[in-house]
Amino acid sequence: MQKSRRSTGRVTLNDVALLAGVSPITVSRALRGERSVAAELVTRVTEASQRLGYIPDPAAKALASQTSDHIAILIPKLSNALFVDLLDAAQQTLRAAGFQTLIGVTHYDKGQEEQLLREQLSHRPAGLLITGLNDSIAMRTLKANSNVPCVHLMDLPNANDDEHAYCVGFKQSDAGAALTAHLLSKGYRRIAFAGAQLDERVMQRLHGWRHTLQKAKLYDPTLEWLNPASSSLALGATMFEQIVGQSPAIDAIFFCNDDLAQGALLAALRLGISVPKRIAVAGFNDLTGSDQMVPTLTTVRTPRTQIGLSAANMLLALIRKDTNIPRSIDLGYEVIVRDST
Amino acid sequence: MQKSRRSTGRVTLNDVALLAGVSPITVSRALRGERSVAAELVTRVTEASQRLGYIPDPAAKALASQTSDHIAILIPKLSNALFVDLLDAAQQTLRAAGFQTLIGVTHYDKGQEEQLLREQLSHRPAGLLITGLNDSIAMRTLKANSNVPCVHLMDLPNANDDEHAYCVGFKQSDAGAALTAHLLSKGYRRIAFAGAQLDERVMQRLHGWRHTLQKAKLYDPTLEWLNPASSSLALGATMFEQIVGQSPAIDAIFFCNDDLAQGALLAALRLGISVPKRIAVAGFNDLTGSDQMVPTLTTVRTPRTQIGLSAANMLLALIRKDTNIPRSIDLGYEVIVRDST
DNA sequence: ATTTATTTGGACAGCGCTATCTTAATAGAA
DNA sequence: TTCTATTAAGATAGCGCTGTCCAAATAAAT
Repeated sequence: MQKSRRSTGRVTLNDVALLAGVSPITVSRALRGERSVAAELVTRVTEASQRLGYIPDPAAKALASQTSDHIAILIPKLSNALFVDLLDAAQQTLRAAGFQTLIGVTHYDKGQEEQLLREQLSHRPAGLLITGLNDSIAMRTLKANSNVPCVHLMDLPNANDDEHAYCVGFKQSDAGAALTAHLLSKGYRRIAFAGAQLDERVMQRLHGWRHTLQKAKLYDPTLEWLNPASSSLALGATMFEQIVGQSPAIDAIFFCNDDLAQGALLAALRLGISVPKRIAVAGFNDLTGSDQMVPTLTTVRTPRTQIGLSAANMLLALIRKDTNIPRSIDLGYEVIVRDST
Repeated sequence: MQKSRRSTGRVTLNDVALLAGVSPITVSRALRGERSVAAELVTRVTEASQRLGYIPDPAAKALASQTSDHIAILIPKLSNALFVDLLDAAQQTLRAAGFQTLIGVTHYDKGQEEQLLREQLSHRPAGLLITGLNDSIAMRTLKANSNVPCVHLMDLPNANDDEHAYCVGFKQSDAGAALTAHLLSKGYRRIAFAGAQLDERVMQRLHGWRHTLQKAKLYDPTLEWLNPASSSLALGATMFEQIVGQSPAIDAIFFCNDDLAQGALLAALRLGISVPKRIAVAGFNDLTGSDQMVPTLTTVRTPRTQIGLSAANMLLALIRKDTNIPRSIDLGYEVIVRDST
């Protein structure tokens, strides 16, 4: 059998068309359901394609249609379980819909994020998932010019954010305020805020904490402990020791993330400082292990799996050009009161 | 200016060729360095391409060359920090070399793994990274037929594995044996093995533990505690309570993963069981937090970041068709003795 | 019965790049 | 000098699909 010069051995649309006795374009349409094709032909095509084990070539499809089946997801770090959960949920949903997920890790660096976006856009992704909402002008321009649907994760728009962005998340500042309110309700009066990483979301939580304390006339700038280093158990331990050592009057600490808080609880154990009797500790995100700590950790449960899932579905809707979908979805949060407060 | 009917507004090779005053194929060659091109032309082409902001189209390249710049990486779970570290290291290395990483999560399911591999291969990846070495016949056939370079992560080949596979990892059974030997050297005599997930690697560690105890004539089947559920802090706590409750004579427990061991240490705190006085606890992988536990956790440090990095580099070498690279790289392990034993 | 809309299949021409073949120019060998 | 090798550029023809236009057939409306 004569093969063309550069034959790749791959089963092509053409092979299916030959077997089904129709033209290649009909096969394409039948398989994609893109235009009405007679039911009988659809059957014939489907059977032929199955018999031959036909697998469409994504590269050819991408080249011809100017869009791929890739979806790029930009997240800040893989070392934070929060983002991994997001990624996992989104990835599963997208794969079920026939899309491939390309991950980009920005390392909280706006320059890298822009560079990644540029690279990803050259791949003509079918859609974008981006963690956070704090786009630079360059990012907005890139996105706008590309015309690729995009959903933002974790945050909801504030005054200075892009009003037209699609996003799925919750109000970080409200959650921060709610946890602070819980601490106040428990009678704590000198409540420190211990933050690391200091990304947009941490700053929002800080804002919620600050606002709540100000309303209660309990705000004091010396209660703010901010460290730009990455969040980790070890850093939580260090910060706890610092805070307890330098500000003995503090009776509660709101850590911006559970890993810090878990580290703090372990440090307290080592130092023989009783939690919550001597000092209360609260975290954020309800990461794995927080319910196992000694004492169990009060925290805010954030719906990250739900966010990944909803955002993926929202993106799929945008790709299908479904209108009538909300621009932003608030999935809320839940204060989980445990033994550490 | 007249544009072709389906113009996409994208800057193409052709545009660069026009500006540089050469043929498109020369631009292609100059930019890829694929064949010798006069130095002067290379300069002219490079300048033209930069002035126009030319970005090659991956889809067109993939279609024409039958290979993409995608590398597929298959890992069992994203909820295990071990695999995330692997992914992170590999992803960074590959991106620096101009490749995109496509992740596939197998959920420890051979069927899904095969399905994922099939999907990924249809994308003509430039290479494959696969966690584990325990390929089914179908997997081997798929890989062999595809002719896509492949490197396996974490394990080194055993007798019944594919001898020709490229792999980067360490001897799981040796590491299991080494940790067991440490426990023996500390004077523990009734050393339990607590395993979850029960994947290939856990079974190898189990094997190392068993072999070492048998040699010391201390093996007893009732010391084996195996649970197919996913590894987690909560499961570690449960298993610890079970083991301590049902086999009071046991004086040490080797948990197959640090998250189990961490959960066990926390359970011990809650129950008021002194570690290591009443019972010693050891883990595996040296995950984050193990050095922060109370007491700090004895474990085996595994070079997962190194594995991800080395495997990526090995794969890059295979893609470049570098010969003279070793088929398998043993990156070893290190027993980290801390206060829990 | 005639016109007009609607459906359905196919022909055609690319999408932007690279493999392959060919030709022109240069260098090396006889 | 003449005849090979070698190198460097270009011409050509796809890779496997889909967008777009056309034509034929059918249904609906006059």
